[in-house]
Amino acid sequence: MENPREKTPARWEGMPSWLLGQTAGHAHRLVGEGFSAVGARGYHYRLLATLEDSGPASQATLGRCSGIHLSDMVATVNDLADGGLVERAPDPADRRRNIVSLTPAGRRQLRRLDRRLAECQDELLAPLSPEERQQFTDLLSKLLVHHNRGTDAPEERWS
Amino acid sequence: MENPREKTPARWEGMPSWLLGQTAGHAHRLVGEGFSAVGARGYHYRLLATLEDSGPASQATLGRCSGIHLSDMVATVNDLADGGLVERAPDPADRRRNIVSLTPAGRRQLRRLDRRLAECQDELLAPLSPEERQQFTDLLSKLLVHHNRGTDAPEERWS
DNA sequence: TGACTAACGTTTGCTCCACGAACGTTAGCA
DNA sequence: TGCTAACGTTCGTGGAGCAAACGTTAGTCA
Repeated sequence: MENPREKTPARWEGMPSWLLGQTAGHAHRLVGEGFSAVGARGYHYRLLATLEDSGPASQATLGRCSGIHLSDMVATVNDLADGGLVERAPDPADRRRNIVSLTPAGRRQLRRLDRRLAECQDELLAPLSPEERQQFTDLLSKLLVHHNRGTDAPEERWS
Repeated sequence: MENPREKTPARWEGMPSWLLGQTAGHAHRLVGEGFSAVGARGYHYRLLATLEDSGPASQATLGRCSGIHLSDMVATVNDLADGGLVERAPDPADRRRNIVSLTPAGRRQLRRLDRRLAECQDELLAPLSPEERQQFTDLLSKLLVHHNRGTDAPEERWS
């Protein structure tokens, strides 16, 4: 993700935002490699996991639960349906909707991906002690909660 | 960067790789907004900063110093040259090279971007105490050093 | 009943960042 | 004199995230 550097350490390399981006890049690469070794990608995992957690649902609902944009949801469901990991059936009660559900093969794939993902977390945090790992996730959570104020699900006033 | 979530907290939301990616997304957004408010982007800042730190240089050298791919360097120099922030002059000693150098306007723009960037760091780390900020960057650095082994600049055996 | 509104699924396209392949030009070396 | 390698440039790829538009379908209200 990065080219060979000549000697001078660039001035931005100490910035938290840069460290964060670089480290996230490594994490993304690790997870991506782990997933693609089983023929999947991030969206696939998120959709499969959401399906197992929430049960069959329409694409729009799945998008809201998984944070996958509707535009991307279409392709994701297509991919998984092509592989027989997921089924797309018209909702008899509402012909606008497609009900997407997990197949046994999809559930097995999800098991594999869960395992891979756990391995990747370990590889990602390899240089940290258990205490440091806890600190790290705590700090990240704190930041994330802060920056998700008002952006995540601002509407609790529905009617 | 994220859609409204329905109630169920997804199973991947506690994973360090996810927290990292989300937080990095926020950081990226913050910095991107800060930069674009002054009509710049990440590559622009990196090139300007590299020019101030290393002095005028060929595009290839700048690419190596800043981690910007040569392909993207072309467009970046074009952008900045169009705005008069940078000058591209043929190297009289080597007609393959373009010597890129910073103009006074470019230096002023760099000042602005430096200021913006510092503000963004502060906004990013807002919920953390000074000690926590130090912990955070230390942990990130540790992870980054670890994952950059062998990828960053493996060649010290140049002749 | 009819009309309006809103949700759904889909397609298309855009942004940013990061790479790879190819090609013409130019230096440097044997 | 050639060969090799570096340089700059163009074109194209990819993932992740998002926005706009459009046809279809449901629900609601006059």
